[in-house]
Amino acid sequence: MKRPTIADVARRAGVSKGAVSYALNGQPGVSEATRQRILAIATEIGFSRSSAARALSAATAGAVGLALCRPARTLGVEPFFMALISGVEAELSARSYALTLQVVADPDAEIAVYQRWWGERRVDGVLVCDLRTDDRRISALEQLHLPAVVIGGPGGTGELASLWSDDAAALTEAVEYLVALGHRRIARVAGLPELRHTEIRTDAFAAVCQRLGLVDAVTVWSDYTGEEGGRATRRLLSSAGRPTAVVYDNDVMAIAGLSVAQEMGLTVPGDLSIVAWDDSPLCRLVHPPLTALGRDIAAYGAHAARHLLAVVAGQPAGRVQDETPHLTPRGSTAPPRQR
Amino acid sequence: MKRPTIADVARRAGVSKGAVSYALNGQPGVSEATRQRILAIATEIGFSRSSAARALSAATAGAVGLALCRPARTLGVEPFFMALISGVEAELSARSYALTLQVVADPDAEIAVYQRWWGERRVDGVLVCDLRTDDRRISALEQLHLPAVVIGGPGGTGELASLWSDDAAALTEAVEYLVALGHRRIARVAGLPELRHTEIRTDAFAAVCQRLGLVDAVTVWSDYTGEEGGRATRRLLSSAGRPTAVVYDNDVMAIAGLSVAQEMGLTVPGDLSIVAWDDSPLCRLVHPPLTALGRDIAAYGAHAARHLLAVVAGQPAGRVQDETPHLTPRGSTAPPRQR
DNA sequence: ATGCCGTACTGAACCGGATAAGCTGAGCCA
DNA sequence: TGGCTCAGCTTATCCGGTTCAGTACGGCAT
Repeated sequence: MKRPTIADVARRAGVSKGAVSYALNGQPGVSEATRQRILAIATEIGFSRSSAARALSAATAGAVGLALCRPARTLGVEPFFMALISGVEAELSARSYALTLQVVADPDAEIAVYQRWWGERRVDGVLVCDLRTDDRRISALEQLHLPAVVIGGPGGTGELASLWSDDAAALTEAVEYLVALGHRRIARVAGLPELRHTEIRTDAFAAVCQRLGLVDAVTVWSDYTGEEGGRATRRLLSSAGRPTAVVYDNDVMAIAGLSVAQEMGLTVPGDLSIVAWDDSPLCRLVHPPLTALGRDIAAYGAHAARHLLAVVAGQPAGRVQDETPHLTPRGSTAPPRQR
Repeated sequence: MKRPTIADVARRAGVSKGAVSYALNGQPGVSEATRQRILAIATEIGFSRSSAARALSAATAGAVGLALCRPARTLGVEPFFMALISGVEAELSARSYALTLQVVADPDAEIAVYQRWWGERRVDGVLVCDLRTDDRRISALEQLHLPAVVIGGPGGTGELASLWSDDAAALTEAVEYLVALGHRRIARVAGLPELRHTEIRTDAFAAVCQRLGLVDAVTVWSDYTGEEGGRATRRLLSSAGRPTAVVYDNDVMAIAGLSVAQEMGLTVPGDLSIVAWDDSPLCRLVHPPLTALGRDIAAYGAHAARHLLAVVAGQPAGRVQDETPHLTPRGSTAPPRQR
């Protein structure tokens, strides 16, 4: 079963390959009548253009790359990436771009993947996730001149285009909400410290706690896994002067924290209020459902894809701000019980 | 910043393009000394072959496709797909194949994607997930002669290659385990009924319940979402003669079920035992941790990818069996409390 | 010296499109 | 009627590899 080529269409239509190409691309050079005839024949014999041939002569791959650099165990559990991917995908497939995915072990492997993709002309641009502090990938991408959109920031994105959301404002909102409920001893279970957004949230947390005079505020470090999130919670709740509220850097750790609290005989939200970051369906799965800082992650991905396609098309590499995560109060937060 | 081509390498090495091609591909036609010289120069100037040019002349895309056809909200939450993808990916990147991903709305859209991929020669083969009963995709792929490996079965995969695991045996093991604990009223919250593996599990459940004389066994239908899983559980636990144990078709529904049970004042495992399918980190996140039917999903994906590459290479389309999911008992199962 | 063979390479065709440059005939105006 | 323009095509070249059909040359047997 031979796949039809542009020459087959041309032969059936009684025109040259060039005419067919003009017709297919909506370019001037053929009459409207001929164009319609060619398009009809193309549809009839089930013709579609070889992506390879197109890529070769048009010097465009028709694909964008996404390299994910988290250990497999974190990757799978967090709904974040899958939601992001489906958003990216929706935008790309609407413009018939393909998404090429690669899971890598560390930033150096990721840089190697970028170099290979660039060398092979396999992608027209890439989306960069999980921005780090002093991220080597940024300068590597700048050197390659590979169009890229960094999902993260603000700051630390070099000359590259980026899409960021105001995590600092969101975290501030969450803390102010807890304080308004009457909490004074608030802890935060943070994600990996080398990630830029963790740093931003940490700074924001320190700032708002100082502003509101929360001297007992404490941040403990974790790695986004449920296991570590649970351990961190156990540590916090066992300490003297334990917090009455905890803010988690993702949903998975928040759920683990909830279950540790319940295991220790504490009631949520009576003894402990919990706020999760990344409002996924997981937060509504547990009892009580978790108050969360959320946003439309699929829309975030779609936005990033649109921005990347614009950069690929040669538009200036802007720093675009996306929606700020907002707080959705649910059953896991309440005024602290008097002790 | 111009990317070097094979002609640049040839010029520097003082040989023809053809010689460079032979050298790079490890084919006879150049002396060992020349080959080494060419390879050194290629490395030195950072040359890598354009995937497009290669695809065009070698008629191979160097990529495989994966179309995911679940509503975005299910996709994100279940760790299954991300784990599968990272397994697939590990295998593919080791052989420098790329993975092209597409999220689609329904089976017809998926067929359209396959047709487009085939027409554009964008992929060398595809992995097919979520096999359905009377799956239109199977015959569509057979007609296209697009190499494919169906992840699912046994049965219903037509002439296509497939990779399956013995869900029937796994489910039987779970039911026998619950019966050994003393349970007689066992319910099952099933996933989407149109999926082939749901059907297989349903048949196996009916068979084992009949064999063991469990007349009160009941299956209720759900859709893999936590919301529906919770609703189904609420229905089950409100009924007269409520079950003492429930087996869920995925981890997300099991967690939702756990939280419904706790909300209704039942203790797990005292009043209700819970078994989840798909043993993901989520199962260890909650309290009590869930007894689950699990397997190494990343390995499953890697296996599927290997099989697909073999089929792409022209090997016969075999039906390969993967590891059978096994039961990991945890805190959510115990003998039923006497009433 | 001649013929033959195999090795190591070269040159050119080809994959399937995009596109610049060239050609043709109809329509218009002077 | 001749010259000009321009729409509507065709032709040829290019993209960067792979591959097949030569070709040059050294070594060996006759």
